[in-house]
Amino acid sequence: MDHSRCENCIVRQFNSLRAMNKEELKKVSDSKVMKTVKKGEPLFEEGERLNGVYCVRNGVSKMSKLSPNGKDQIVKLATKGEVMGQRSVIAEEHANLSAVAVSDMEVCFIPKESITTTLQKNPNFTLEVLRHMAHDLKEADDVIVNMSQKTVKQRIAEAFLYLKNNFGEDTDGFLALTLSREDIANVVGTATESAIRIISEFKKKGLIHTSGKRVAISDERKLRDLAEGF
Amino acid sequence: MDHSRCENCIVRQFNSLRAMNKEELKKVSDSKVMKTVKKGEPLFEEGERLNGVYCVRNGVSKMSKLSPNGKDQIVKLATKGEVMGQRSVIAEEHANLSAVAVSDMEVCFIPKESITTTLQKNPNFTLEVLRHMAHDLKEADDVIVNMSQKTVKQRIAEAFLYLKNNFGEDTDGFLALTLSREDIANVVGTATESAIRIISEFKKKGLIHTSGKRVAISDERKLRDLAEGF
DNA sequence: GCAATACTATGACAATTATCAGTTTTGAAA
DNA sequence: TTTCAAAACTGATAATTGTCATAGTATTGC
Repeated sequence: MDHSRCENCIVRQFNSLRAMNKEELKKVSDSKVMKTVKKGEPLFEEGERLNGVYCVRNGVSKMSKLSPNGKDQIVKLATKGEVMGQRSVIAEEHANLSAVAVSDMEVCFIPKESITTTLQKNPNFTLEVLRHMAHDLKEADDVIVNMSQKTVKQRIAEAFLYLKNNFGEDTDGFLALTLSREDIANVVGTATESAIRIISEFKKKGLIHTSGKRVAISDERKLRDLAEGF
Repeated sequence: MDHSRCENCIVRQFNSLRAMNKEELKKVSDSKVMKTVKKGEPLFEEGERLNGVYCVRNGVSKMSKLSPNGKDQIVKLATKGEVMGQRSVIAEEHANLSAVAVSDMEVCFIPKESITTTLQKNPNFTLEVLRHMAHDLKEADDVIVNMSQKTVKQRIAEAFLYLKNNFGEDTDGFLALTLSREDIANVVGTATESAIRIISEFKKKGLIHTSGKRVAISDERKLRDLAEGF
């Protein structure tokens, strides 16, 4: 089986491409371009005009926006199965966020034409994309509430739990996705030093342990309590 | 002309209902129920199962979520032309946010069936809803960045500018939408006392002036500079 | 292997923001 | 109009978070 064909791609099951019919999928598959992106390399930049979307086959990308104070706020981490750039293509706007790989990635670039024509012709596909976006919107609303109502300590605890739930742990029990301290700070919206300080505090309290920049959760229960505000 | 009919409702031009065809619109209009909601009254509560959406004809509603610390974070202000509850109906989930009127409102309740059947049949409508949701998602992402990277002072300055741009001013130059200090605090995600203190500071600096709980912008330029971080 | 460089870590201090405890003002109901 | 409860406001103080300076630790490229 040719795994480079969208028709056979497992990743498709996770995203809205599963609502495409055979011929639509064939067209997408014929027009797509597979790319590998190394950790640290950008996929696209805020303000750029996207002429397609990126379907993630492997690896993780941070999607962030530069705020006027010069700091990068990470709004979302996109992983296997997720489609990046969809929003901009649908709204016919320039990209609102930048996408940079935080681990080595394999992505498929899909030219926007195959997406937009399917959107106009296949209501099932459109509805599926809509459902996904409705879900993203709920998540974004929840992030707003967390950002504005929780302390930095709570947000960092939550971030570790999020990383465990979404990316799992390696064989040694460390979080499978390793982010730099700066990236962690940019996820929770705080200064890098503050993030480091709180991570050290978590270590002292036995909630986590670390090895280099890798982090492992030692006491998930306590971490969860802390995140909830107890 | 019967203005109680969706077909003739001006508000429809602002939202995705404009992509409905005549018969779909007729069905919606036949099944809808007009309601008036007094300031302070809820439209729906977080966690509730919605069996329809609310189309705003007049007035403004705050859409908020209770955070574990007991504070209400206002995520969005919905006004004339906006459709509330759409996200929950599309995702077939319970409401993620509560909606409470912040001024007297006139809304139309539209049972979800007329929405969902149109979503399945009319791709134009689905695409239109999708575009609106894409726009909402961008706005939500921007709010995340503001919330996590700007100071309370900046966020309050921005809130006043937002209120002026979106709801305008009355004949005396005061912001047409008057929010309580507590609501302002809940929009920017801070303690009520902090919000009041900063509002007082703005007054002393001549950026705004007030009369009771009403606020007027005196120096928009300076307020904008402040919001941008200068 | 070694220098250059980026990242992690910690201390000292300043700025911001929250909390608590009160007083004053406002506006709606009697 | 008076009365009363809610909302707005202020001060004092504590807690949180940011900034700057500096030192240690990995990592990379030569």
